[in-house]
Amino acid sequence: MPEPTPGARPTLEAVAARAGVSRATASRVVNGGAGVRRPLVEKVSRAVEELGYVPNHAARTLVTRRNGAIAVIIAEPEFRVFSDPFFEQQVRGISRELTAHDAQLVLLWVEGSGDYDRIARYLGGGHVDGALAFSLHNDDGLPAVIARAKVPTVFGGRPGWPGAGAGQQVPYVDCDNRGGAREAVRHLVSLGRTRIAHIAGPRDQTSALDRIDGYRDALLDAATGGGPGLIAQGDFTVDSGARAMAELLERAPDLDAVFAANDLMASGALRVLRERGRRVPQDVAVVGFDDMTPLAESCDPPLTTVRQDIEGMGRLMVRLLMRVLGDGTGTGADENADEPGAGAPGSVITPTRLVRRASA
Amino acid sequence: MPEPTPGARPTLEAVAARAGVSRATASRVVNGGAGVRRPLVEKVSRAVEELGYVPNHAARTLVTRRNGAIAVIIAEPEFRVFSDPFFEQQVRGISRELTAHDAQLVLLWVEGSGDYDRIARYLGGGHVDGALAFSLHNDDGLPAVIARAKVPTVFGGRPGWPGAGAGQQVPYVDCDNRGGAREAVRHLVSLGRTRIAHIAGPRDQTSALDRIDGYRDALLDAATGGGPGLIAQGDFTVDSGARAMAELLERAPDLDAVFAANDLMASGALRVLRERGRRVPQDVAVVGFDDMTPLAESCDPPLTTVRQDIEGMGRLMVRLLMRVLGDGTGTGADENADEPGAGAPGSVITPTRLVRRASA
DNA sequence: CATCACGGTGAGAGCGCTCTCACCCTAATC
DNA sequence: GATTAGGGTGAGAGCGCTCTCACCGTGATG
Repeated sequence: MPEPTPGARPTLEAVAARAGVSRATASRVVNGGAGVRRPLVEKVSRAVEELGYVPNHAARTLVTRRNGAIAVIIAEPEFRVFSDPFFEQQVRGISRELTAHDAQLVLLWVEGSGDYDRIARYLGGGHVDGALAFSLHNDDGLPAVIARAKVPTVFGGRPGWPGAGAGQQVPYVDCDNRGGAREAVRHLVSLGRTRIAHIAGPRDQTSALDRIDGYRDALLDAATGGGPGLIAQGDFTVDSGARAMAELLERAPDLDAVFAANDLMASGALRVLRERGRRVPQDVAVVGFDDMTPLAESCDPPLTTVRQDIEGMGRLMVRLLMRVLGDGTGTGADENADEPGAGAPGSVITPTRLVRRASA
Repeated sequence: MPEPTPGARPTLEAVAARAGVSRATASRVVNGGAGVRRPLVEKVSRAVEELGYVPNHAARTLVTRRNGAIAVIIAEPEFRVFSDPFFEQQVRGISRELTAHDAQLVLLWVEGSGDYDRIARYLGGGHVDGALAFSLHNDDGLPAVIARAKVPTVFGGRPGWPGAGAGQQVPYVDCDNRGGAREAVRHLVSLGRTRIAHIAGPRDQTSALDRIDGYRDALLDAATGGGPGLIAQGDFTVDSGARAMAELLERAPDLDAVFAANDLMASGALRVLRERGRRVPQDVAVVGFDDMTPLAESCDPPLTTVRQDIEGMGRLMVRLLMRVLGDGTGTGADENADEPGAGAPGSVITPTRLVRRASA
């Protein structure tokens, strides 16, 4: 058991002394050992081992200006967030990928606009190399705070606040909300449905808006009477889905299909349909979005839905950020990049996939 | 708009120069300004403002040996954890208290023993001042890894691994599991119940063991026939509670009360009792543990349970850690400390409270 | 008037590391 | 044998900050 020096942790100096080399050479070995002859590499390695040397992070950061930490900004507008399986999966993906890049995850939990100052100070303080944030609500002031801090940031979900796509290009990772919605509705069309309604998500979230667009795309393609479609407003919760479904049945008793902007609302819709004696999918076909697996599978009937790879999106957020930071960790293999040639790291749109179950 | 110097961030040197003072004085002002005369304080403050100066964290850490960050180690033996409302609440409490102490939360997500090395390296690398961990399973190797890193650590939940209480005193925060269980069972006794069964949690978790002890305590007190009690094994999941309940009904058809070691299992038990035609609480009274509010309230009938202040425990973990770290932030006010006199920061046991609803 | 005490200030050392640059040694070339 | 090339190594500067300590001026004291 090579007990380290009593008390203080050994410095690179100590390692160098023990190995009989200069601090510079010891440093080289510790950082990979490029350009150092074998015997010296081994001597230094042994000294490191024996002394139990661990590099001082602060000293290293001071000179390299890199601290190997990434902030994950979690705003909690509603009270869910953490227990939301969506976030859990995304954070898991982020955590895994960050680990692969040897970077740490600093969690910035924002509970309200009162925290903005603290966040801005922290981000501006150079504690982290970059940040990951989620574009939740467009009317939120947080994006502005983040932008002002001038820390390289990648967003989860397409940001929708004023001037986003226009002036400053904000890299983000999102799934193909519009395409996924289009596919969902096309599927309903292919089933011969002609009165297809939509339960939309909150209007201040781009994902909800994009899904509405996809719904409209498909309706136009199908030339199913056209018109603005039949849309009821929800807010991504089960109850709102139920309410919206009830409203739709009121407005259009003859509807034969519903595309809900997420699985939670779809499950609420299913409940109402069941209560009103409509058979799914015979009378009304239902498609959701997200494929929250345990939920979608346990619906009655199991929910046909649009799957997005949430954990993968988390990982992509990290990769994108690392690219922005000029990290050369070429993971090669997968090339999901949006812009193949461009040097400036653009955003990434991940594909979605329709998962057919019993509801449509 | 006082635009900061182009490119690089201003250093203390720059602030000092602009304010016409020495670096030392500028530093004093930045750190609270004790012992600096008013006019100078103002001059420096203005310079800070104008230059948009933000202290370089790495440089500061390098000399002070404090980095204002705490690791929160989350091991994920099962696949839940994050979406577990228990953890969410505890992490929320931790986050809030950490913010109050101006400390950052570094999330260390452990997915398996393969991560131990990484964790050890990180903890040993002095990136954080301290750590918070949760004692999940006693057979887990993680506690040993943490102990070896010699980073001040506070545990959530009484650690139960070999040599814990004995050799090294590990500070922890836990609720009064035994007392709470005792109170729950006493309540059942006071209701005139004589055949009281227990659905226990996993045997490798101290909380489960302590609750069993509390159950036995109360039975002994009541001298209700004595004996080892009627215990069925569960694992804190709803299904296990249901299975345990079925088993209990088999073994003791005449039981008239059940104390489940958590609310999840209690809800499973309620389901089985309902299925078997036993009325709650008339035929069988049921008490749970945790008071997971939405769940306990929405049970049928609403669950009588033992409440613990989970978020508060998270905050206490941070306070305890700060005390270990010698942080002088005397929040005064509340004095939940276990050991009033002792200088060595002991552990904290938070009180529990029986919440009466309809099930008992 | 000389001395002391003391709060306020600045000079300078160093925290532990990386990185540039000069140096040295060996081997190839003229 | 003298020269050049080039890889390996060490000396030393410096990242931005804190903190000790010496110093200076002021007001109280002998």
